[in-house]
Amino acid sequence: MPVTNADLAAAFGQIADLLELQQANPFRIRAYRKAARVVSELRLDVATHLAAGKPLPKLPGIGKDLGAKVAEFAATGHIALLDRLQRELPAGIADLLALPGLGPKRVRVLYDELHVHSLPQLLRAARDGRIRTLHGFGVRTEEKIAKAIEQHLGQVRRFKLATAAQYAAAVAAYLRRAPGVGDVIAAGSLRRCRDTVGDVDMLATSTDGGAVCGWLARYPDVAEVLASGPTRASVLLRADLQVDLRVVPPASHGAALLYFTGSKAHNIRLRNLALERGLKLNEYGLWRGREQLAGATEEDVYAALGLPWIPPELREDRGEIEAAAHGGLPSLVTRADLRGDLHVHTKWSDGTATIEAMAAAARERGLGYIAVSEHSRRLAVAHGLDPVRLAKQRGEIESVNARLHGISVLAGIEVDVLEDGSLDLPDEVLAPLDIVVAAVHSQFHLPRAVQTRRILAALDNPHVRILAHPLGRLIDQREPYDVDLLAVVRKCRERNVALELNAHPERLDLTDVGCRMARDEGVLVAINSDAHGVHQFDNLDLGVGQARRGWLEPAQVLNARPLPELRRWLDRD
DNA sequence: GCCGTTTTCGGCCCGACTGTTTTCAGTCG
Repeated sequence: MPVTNADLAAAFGQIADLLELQQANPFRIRAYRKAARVVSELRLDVATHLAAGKPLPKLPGIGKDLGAKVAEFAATGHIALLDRLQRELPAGIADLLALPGLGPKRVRVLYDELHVHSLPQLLRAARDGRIRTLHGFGVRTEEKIAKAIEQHLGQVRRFKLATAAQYAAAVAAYLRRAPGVGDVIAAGSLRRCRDTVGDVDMLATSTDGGAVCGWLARYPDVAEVLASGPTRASVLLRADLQVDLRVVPPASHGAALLYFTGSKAHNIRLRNLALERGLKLNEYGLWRGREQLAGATEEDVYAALGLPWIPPELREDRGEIEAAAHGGLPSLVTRADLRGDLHVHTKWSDGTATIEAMAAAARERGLGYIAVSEHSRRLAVAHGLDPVRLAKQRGEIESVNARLHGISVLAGIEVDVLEDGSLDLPDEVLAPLDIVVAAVHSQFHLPRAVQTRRILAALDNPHVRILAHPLGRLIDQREPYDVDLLAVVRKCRERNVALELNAHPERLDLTDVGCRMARDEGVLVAINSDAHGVHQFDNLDLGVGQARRGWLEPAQVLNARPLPELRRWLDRD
């Protein structure tokens, strides 16, 4: 049974949950949570690394004790502490923590007093009216618990970034009409461009916060008002998306934006920096005693802490604070840097527009080239192209290039990687194309070693220049397939192949961590829309956000290169 | 359990809202 970083992170998370239920030292609990985060974002595969006899590198938040637990888990698949905690508390009790309003203290009371340790038991206790009898609980709490279990069984839902962004834009437009409101901006994970968003965090400036909070409560799409006070309010939209609003005076706008954008880990680091200087940072500003040193803008607050402004996409405590302190922040890629798009579909396979229409739409959006890369014959459901249709399409591409100015259409293909790692079209068909994009569209459940070998074999084909959506995930629908991404990235470097960041809202694949890995390993990333229609070039914005989360600069993005430079890269060997 | 240009002990981010308590604990972000 292979042990992955995700398994290790989950184990640390479970330890944190169970320690919390035992009311252990909160800082010890935090240490496990931080370790879980660090491990889950780690690029090297810990178990493989240790199995090869190499020492664990120095990792933030992982000292002697946790380092030993990492080794223990990698070697045995178990952590003695976790085993012991699981013996001491019933399985499943940690699930109760996921319910809104239930934390470790209350879960502990429910267990000690009512012997409740599962969601079904808790629901029965609520319906029987037993919860209201407990000290610290009441009828309201009992009702909320029953409702939460019935609605979702405690499951936390996350929304795709593009979906949440639409709701957020509508809420923001509504809030801008509130009486006495100044700025309105979406903060939180939406502003950090995370691929999924748990809830929408909205920040507004006003001198009358209560009025703005009340205005939100009357938003027509609100299903339930969860909380509302003079400075903050939370509502649940009918789509089941929670919106948290915070209102501050203009002099605190920057500090509040910083606080409400997060991430939590980034904020904690900043507050520690403030403490080291004898200052206090909160959502109202940076303070020395009662004197506000900064707060109106984010730049002011960072500057007062001795740092340049840090782009929101980087604020994950993944080294950005250290980089900022040493003048080493990346100059992140922007949408304006993109010169072309190397993965576009047309009516020839499953797209909705002609080659000419797609080219014209790309030109309108400031692009100088697109690569038409249809599916290959194997993907019959998408009208994949066989060699004959591919040759015919080539003729149409040439005529479009002759007619249209200011945009160049490259002849490409999104060729399927077959089960054995060979490609769906023969080399002599691929050779004359401008660009070959290889993609896995089948056999998602192969064992890790087999899947990895398959993809590495495809990358050995001399015509392949881009590996499309390298993880094969569909957000909310399909998990990424199990593959040794680091091995894939290193093969790409060896073969001078670029990795795609597919910017389709359901994919966003590579992930941010994958982009960072590509950057660290010196592999180019192509930010491609995978557009199937003329409006889908807008996907590129999503891709750029994710690329920025992965610290990518223009030099690391293949399609940030002007066409002549791109052609030189394509004409290697 | 981690960590150190106020180091190896004594710290560890900070404030708002809810429900229940009659002055505040628990939870959340």
